[in-house]
Amino acid sequence: MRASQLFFPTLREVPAEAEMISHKLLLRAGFIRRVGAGIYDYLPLGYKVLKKIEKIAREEMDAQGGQELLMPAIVPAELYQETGRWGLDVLFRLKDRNDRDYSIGFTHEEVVTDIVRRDVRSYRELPLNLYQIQTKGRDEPRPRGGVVRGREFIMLDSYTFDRNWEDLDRAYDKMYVAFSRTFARCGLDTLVVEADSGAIGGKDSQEYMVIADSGEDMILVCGSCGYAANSEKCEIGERPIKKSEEELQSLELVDTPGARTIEQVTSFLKKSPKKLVKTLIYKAGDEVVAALVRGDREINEPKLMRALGVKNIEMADADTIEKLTGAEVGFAGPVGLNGARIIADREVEAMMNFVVGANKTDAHYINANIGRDLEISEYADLRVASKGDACPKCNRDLGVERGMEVGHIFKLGDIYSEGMDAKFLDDDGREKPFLMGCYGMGVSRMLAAIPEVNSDKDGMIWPVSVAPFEVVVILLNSDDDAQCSAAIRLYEELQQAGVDVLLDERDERPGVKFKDADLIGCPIQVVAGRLAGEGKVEVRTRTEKDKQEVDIDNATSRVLELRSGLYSILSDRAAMVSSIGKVD
RNA sequence: CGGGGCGUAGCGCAGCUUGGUUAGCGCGCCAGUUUUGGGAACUGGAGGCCGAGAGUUCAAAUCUCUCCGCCCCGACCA
Repeated sequence: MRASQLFFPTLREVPAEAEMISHKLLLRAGFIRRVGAGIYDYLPLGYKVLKKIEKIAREEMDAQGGQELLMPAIVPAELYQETGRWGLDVLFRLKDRNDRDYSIGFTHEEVVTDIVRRDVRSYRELPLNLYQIQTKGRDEPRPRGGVVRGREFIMLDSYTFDRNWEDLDRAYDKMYVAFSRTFARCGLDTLVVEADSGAIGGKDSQEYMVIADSGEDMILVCGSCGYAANSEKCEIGERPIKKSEEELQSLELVDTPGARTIEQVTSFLKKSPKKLVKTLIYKAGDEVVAALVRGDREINEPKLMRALGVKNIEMADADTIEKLTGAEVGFAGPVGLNGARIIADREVEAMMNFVVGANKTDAHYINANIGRDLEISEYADLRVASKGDACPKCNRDLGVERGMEVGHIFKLGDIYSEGMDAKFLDDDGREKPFLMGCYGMGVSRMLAAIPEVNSDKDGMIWPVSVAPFEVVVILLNSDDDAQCSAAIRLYEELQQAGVDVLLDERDERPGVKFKDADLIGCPIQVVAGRLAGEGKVEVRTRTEKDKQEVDIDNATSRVLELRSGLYSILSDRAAMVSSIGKVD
């Protein structure tokens, strides 16, 4: 490709819309443009990267027995209604001229399950692994980071169907390998973390995280045993309760006018939030629950649900709270609380002389103590794990990282197949629901994740496997015959050798070409400049700016050598991650 | 949905508090000349419904109201 023919509108200034590094660079380098909130054009360079990512993903999926298909982007309402997901508010809904309901597909469990239930009857047709790469639509409450969280995005979603759990485990492990290798080949270091399976439901679930400060997810990582989990999921190891040595002080009712939040109470009473106990009132079906966590902690609702043994909970409404506590919202506490099941985070057990709501508007108790002023019959792990908490595996301290989720794999089991009556006949003559797995990879998000962790002040630095071009040949002065013929010769030789190469022969000053080349981030740069008169060009990599002067005759082979070196680093990494196997 | 901010040329911004002639600056764009190893210099140009609507006023980019859009924080997030 010749740069004079290529549409890549680069910007010198940073558009005001961007906050994240990758977002700024993708805009500046002319890879993407915003069309609406969370909706983007992929311009030629960005689209090229996307296609390269997709190609790698397809190779790895196919290698593990996946079969690509393409399901509709528009999904009739009935399918989502079958599993009760039609009500989700992330759905983009639309109607046809006859007033029938549809939505833009946001994930395709129902659609693929429908395919399989219609045409797969026997265990002999299993296992089955179907995947697609498709544009999804989700009406995200808050799109951000450009293509990191868009309302329209490209995803690879794969679904496996098996006859039993052992086979599902095998299918899952294959997808684990396919995903790990895909990320490695795209030059992304990922950390696999235990995850909550969320609204989709299911059993095991892991996420592939790219560690980045700008990541949206909090991850807890154990430095000693390697356990890693999303904060939504992370369990907290049990440590012996250490009551402090302080003396019991007497319970006291104090006025705290208007102080409803932890912040207000702490600043009013001049006490650390660690001396407070938050009382959160939930409704679990007909039962009202008071969940207690230390003032500076956050409740983890999935954990609360598990501890209570229920499928669903919701924060109680103001009416319920007032009826229960006899006070306005913001003053609930466990002292003298009747009519609610009280459950506390384990950490609360060690607390003494703490502050709680008094179940009286504008009042709190100080110096409350368990046993004397209130009884707690149930303790459980209820809070969101944070830095310094005990690792659930080895009990050492957990550390915290931020991560960008680029992949998520689940063992769904029979949730969808049972719900949609998708069954096959097993060899024992019995009809059984398929055991399913689902696996999602954020392809368009990777377009951002890669430069998010690979850039410098001059621009992006693409891994050779997904770079918009593997090599850019910069012709500095197109009026100079020697430079011109050197550049064109190398461009043609590299093309002949199968290299994806860009020739920058634009009528621009050298500075512009250097800046654009760095911004776009092709891993190998060849410069045809002054030295062309002496039969030499410069060859250098995007990362190490030190140039090598090479005879024109040898330049192509030098570039090929560099290129294959870059590829072998990536394939070594891929080999490594696939041999490590599954983290459990 | 709650809190905050922003909408003025393709991009980045000033002007708005205190209304007043022709709405400005930098970058980019077009033409010409000179330049040519890290976003050139000079000269000359093109380009605006000041987000939309309503109101106040002799007069609105500027004041008031309504709406729309976008960004950030939070809530939410397969």
